[in-house]
Amino acid sequence: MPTESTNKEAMPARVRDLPTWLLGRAAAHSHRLLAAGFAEAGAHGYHYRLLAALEEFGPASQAALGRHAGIDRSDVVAALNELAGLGHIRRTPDPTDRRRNIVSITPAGLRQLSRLDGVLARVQERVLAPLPEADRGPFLAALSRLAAGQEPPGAPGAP
Amino acid sequence: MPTESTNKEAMPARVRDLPTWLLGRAAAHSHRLLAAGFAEAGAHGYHYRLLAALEEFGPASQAALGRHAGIDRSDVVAALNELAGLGHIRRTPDPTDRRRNIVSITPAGLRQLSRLDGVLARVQERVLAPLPEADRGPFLAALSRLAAGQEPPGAPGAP
DNA sequence: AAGGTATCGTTGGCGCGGCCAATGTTGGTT
DNA sequence: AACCAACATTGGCCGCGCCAACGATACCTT
Repeated sequence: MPTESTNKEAMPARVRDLPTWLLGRAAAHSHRLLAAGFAEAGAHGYHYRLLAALEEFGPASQAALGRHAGIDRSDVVAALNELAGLGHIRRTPDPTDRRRNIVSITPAGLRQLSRLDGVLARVQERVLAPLPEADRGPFLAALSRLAAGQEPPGAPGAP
Repeated sequence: MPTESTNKEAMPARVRDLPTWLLGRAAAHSHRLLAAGFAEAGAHGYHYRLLAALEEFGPASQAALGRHAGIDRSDVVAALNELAGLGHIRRTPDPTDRRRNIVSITPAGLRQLSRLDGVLARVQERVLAPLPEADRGPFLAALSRLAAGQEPPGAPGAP
């Protein structure tokens, strides 16, 4: 595994300790591990999200699926094509609405999903490894707040 | 500003709370703010990193610059072209090594850099806004460890 | 002195993840 | 009947991170 970007030769101080920089680096690192794990299982990030959404919410139209997985309609098409090619999902025309495809997960898809679940779990552990158990809860809680981009006190937003 | 990806319609539980997912989301959010801020100033991420490295380490060859900024040689070329077009940097042939260009930051580049510093500072504040002051230190410390991908106890690495 | 090796700048390409716009079809409202 | 909204699909764009190859130049051996 070559990838190790940031050839340590001292980043500018202005950048090195920026929260946004650290966030980016940490995310990049976790993404690398994730991608590597998925690649071994012959999957991509979108695949897992789609399979997970299918398993959890049951068969759905592509649009609904995209909404659940946070993936753009157009990207859903491509990913589903790949998943269909692998036999992990099936597209069925919706009899009640001819605009829609009903997408459902196949047994093979379910097997792949649980394989990926395993990969995922292992990666989570590796990513959090640098953190002592005790620190993880608070860290993840903080991370959630950042991820939501919400403000705790009086938040000025869209009234 | 349209971009708001994840149209909240419930992510799969399998994904929603994954550390890697939260990391990705938080980083994406911060990246969006960053990109927006930079865009207003007519800059890209690479531009800031390069200007910062130049200001901090002084004139350098493109290769060295790339190493300091964590940017691939080839991407340095493109970014420097843009910066040169804006008059923010200057390329001078190195008299002692004709393979090299000596890249230096111009007064205009310095002005741009401090403008971007302002943008950066504001973005940091917005990103951390959801976190009460007291939580930020520990959070950032944890984030640093994750970013480094280091393990705290006995770390197996390159002896 | 000559040869091989390493570095430098540059070009061109790839991948992932996230977006947007346009098209043709179909459904629901009015 | 006319309109507008939602659907699947195509095709394109961007940022960021990589990698391979090239010709030119420098450095280090033998």
